[in-house]
Amino acid sequence: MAGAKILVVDDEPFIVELVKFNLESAGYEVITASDGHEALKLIEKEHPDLIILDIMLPGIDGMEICRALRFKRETRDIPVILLTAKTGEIDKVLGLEMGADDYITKPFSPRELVARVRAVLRRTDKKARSEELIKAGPVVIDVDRHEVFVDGKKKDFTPKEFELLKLLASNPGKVFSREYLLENVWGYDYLGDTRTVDVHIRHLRQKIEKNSEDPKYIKTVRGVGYKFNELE
Amino acid sequence: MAGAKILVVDDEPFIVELVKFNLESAGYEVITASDGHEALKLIEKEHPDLIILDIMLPGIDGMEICRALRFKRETRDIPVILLTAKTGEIDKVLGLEMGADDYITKPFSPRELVARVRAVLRRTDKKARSEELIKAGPVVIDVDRHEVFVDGKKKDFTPKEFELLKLLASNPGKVFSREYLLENVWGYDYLGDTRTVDVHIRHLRQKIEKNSEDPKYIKTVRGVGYKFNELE
DNA sequence: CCAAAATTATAATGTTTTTTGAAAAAAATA
DNA sequence: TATTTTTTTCAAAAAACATTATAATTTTGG
Repeated sequence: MAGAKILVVDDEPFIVELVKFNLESAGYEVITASDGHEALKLIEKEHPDLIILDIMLPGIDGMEICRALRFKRETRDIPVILLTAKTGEIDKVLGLEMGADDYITKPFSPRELVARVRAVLRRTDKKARSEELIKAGPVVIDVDRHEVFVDGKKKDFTPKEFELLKLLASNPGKVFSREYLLENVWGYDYLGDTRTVDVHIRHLRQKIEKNSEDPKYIKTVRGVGYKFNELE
Repeated sequence: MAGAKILVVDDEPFIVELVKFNLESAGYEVITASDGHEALKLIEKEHPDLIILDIMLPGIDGMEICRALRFKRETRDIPVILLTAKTGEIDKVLGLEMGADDYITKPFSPRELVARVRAVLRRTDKKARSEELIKAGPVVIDVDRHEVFVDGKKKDFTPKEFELLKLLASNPGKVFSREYLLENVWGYDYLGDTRTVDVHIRHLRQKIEKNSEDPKYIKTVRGVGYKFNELE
């Protein structure tokens, strides 16, 4: 995430300055706060993409802020990197319910800081991790995750159902013969009854169609086969 | 980093000699300076791999040098170990000079010195570093420390379990086939039964899931493989 | 409207895949 | 080397899924 907005919270002005300088050199936009209250106000107003938080702060301390962020919908997904002074504090940080995405122990080198910021942003940037999605009508298929959503709701499909639906939904409107479907979903060496396809089509209809008596999407083309219809 | 070039800066000739002797015995190349100006000149000319810096120096003092180094691109990544006389100075170093990578209080033993030099060089050696935390569901994996926390409590995992969990938790939601897992955890040359994966999955479930009969996180995707599920 | 053809429904049966328990083998450690 | 830990193998049991036979329904052309 190039040019991300980063909030740095520390009560030592020198640390804030140093972190700010290094992050800005690396191409990030930096805003700063020196205590917990100021930080919370800024988070609400500025919606930073990442927060670097000293664990020891006057007033509300870093871990409390971290925990507080997790309870609000708008702030829950903002990644946090904690600054810890002593090695002993790490276990505490890791051991408690860890809202933070990473930690850095002081003293640390600017290079390490920038590297970790980059890593956390890369990891949490959802847009960058594009996945292959097949969309047709009310159906969205996430191939990587092997998940199917119908009208935005996740539904379970058996392996054969999944493959069959994938094939149909990949080419909306195109008619597939039972033979073609058997060859491509079941395999060329399949020796079973062609009626098998019908049964699976029925299962798909039960999971996809609002009224499986009168299918809107998975249409029968009499004498030919089946197709996934896209509505006009 | 064998044979690294180390710059030692101190105004006391005895200390410089002591440090120089021990580091050279340990196989490092050592150059020296006795004040801030000389140090800065040498850094520019010699590009040392590490700087050992007395915090109290005539003229420009150690902390100022340290800070100055952080503001120049060419010197930003050179690790610095600070020498402090009084224990009271440590907090100052930790709090302010995050540019430093470590510190040693005088008086120090030669062994400690060499150990810390080695540690800092190892830590800052580019290839070896920059790991991150892997988080998924109730699991936090600290790769550097080879530790796993489940619901904030540290749990032990065997090597295979650790690698398998790491891979699954690194890509929450994504389904991995048994073959893929075998290739990436066991290695491409592994010739064992694919059921081996199942057994290890079982062990992971026993350590992660509250009820391993009904796993919430490590899900089976029938006919495909396994995935680490992120809950909504 | 009727009969033939095609499709769909249901349920029982058969198959594959996964889980599980236990023990053998291998590897690591003392 | 002895002991412990870890990994792997194997096979039975369970669970999930696929297939088939049969019956019911729908469609279509005459």
